Amino acid sequence: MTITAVPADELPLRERKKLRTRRALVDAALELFTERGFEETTLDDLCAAVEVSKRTFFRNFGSKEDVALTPSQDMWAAFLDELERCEPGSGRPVIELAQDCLLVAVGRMTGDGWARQVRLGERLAARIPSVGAYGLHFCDRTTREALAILRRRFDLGDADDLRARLVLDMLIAAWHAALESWTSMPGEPGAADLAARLREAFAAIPGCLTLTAAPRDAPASP
Amino acid sequence: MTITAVPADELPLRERKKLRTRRALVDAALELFTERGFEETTLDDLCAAVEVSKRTFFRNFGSKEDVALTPSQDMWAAFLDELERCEPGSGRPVIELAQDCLLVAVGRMTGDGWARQVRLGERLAARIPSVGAYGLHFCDRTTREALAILRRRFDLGDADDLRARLVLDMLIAAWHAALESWTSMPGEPGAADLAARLREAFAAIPGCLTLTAAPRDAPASP
DNA sequence: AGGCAAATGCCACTGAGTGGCATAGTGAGT
DNA sequence: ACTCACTATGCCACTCAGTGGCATTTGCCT
Repeated sequence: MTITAVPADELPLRERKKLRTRRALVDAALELFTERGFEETTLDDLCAAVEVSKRTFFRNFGSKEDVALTPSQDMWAAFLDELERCEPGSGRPVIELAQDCLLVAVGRMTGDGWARQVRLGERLAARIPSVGAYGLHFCDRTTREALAILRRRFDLGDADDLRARLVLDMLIAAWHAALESWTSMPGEPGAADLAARLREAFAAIPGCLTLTAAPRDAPASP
Repeated sequence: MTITAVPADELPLRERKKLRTRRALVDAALELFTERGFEETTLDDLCAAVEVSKRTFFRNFGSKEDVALTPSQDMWAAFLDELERCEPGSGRPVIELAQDCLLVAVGRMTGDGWARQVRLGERLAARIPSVGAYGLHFCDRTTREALAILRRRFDLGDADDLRARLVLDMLIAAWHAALESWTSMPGEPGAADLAARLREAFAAIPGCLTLTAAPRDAPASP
């Protein structure tokens, strides 16, 4: 399912073959979209480059946008997986629990080109509206799944208590902030750099509620 | 520009005509999408119903998804407008400032069918992935514009300080939470009900950072 | 009245995404 | 080794969103 998972040479031949074409499609797609442009690259171009029929492409990916964000989506799958297995310290805030799971998920992304491909994908998301929209929608779905997992495993109060949902949305907000500064870093930052940015963003959450707006040309708030 | 603004009979005839077709397209679109289904309604159907060419549709709206969320987008335009004119009390948290602007913007939506059309649009966003994705992307763009306005008008600290961005994302999170419970309310709730839900969501923000996850079948956190 | 600019309609076209059906390669049972 | 079932794939035709170009109308201004 996830292309960054270990190839697991134990897998049946058929599965390995399918994974190979999946991987080839992602690689070629990110390369072509980045070099030649997203709109300028047709699916026929992509399929020709990988020597695969368009029908096969759509059996592996839901849309043209989907393939560009596959590496990011793999990380979110790991995040949900982590949520399923994590153990809450007693009295531990949910936000910390979720932050830990996200950091572990990022740490699990040890694939070779993962960081580079995520950066390429997110840059596309920033420039191409349809890709950005797809990414946001995927994040939203994942958030809902995460909430469902947490509610199933733990007692988070009434279902109409908005706090649990808000917590996860804050996590996502921090994620996006961290991701954006990470993708614009010079050089070739890796997963560890992303984790560092994430920690910074998490640290900024509590203080943001008290941020004040000083009129321009006046001393900033303490 | 916005279809919910007062008709302003003083407008040049040409503008009034354009507004009429815009309004007719939105009305017909929401009706058709809701009754017959989004995918099942082609743009040709819609244009035939309004007796307008497809070319004209695309001069008024950017996409099929766009027309469904026009009423919501009008509110966000009012929000940005409000951000431009608001005055910050000294030492007032940015989050409160933004919350007030959002409530004022909702209060400004006095058009007849506004609440109903927003509900129809958001229900489509919840059911149809492409509509949901478009809505999220629009929200994201609006958030960035709001941040730019605030940074231009007020001193919010360094540009790489993430707090200002996180504040706005929290506002959006509260908005979505409120909107969702509002759209699923029984009866025909109006803008005032939405404002009430918004206030509830705003109130839930501070407490969510301390929400704890109790193991199932154990007493909930205090 | 007459001319300008904007809005519209019509037409042809590209490209994403889907359904149906025939085929080939794979895994399992004998 | 042989066969049977399964699944992925390729190919073909199709729908529909969205775009560009050009001729035509329509409100607007002098």
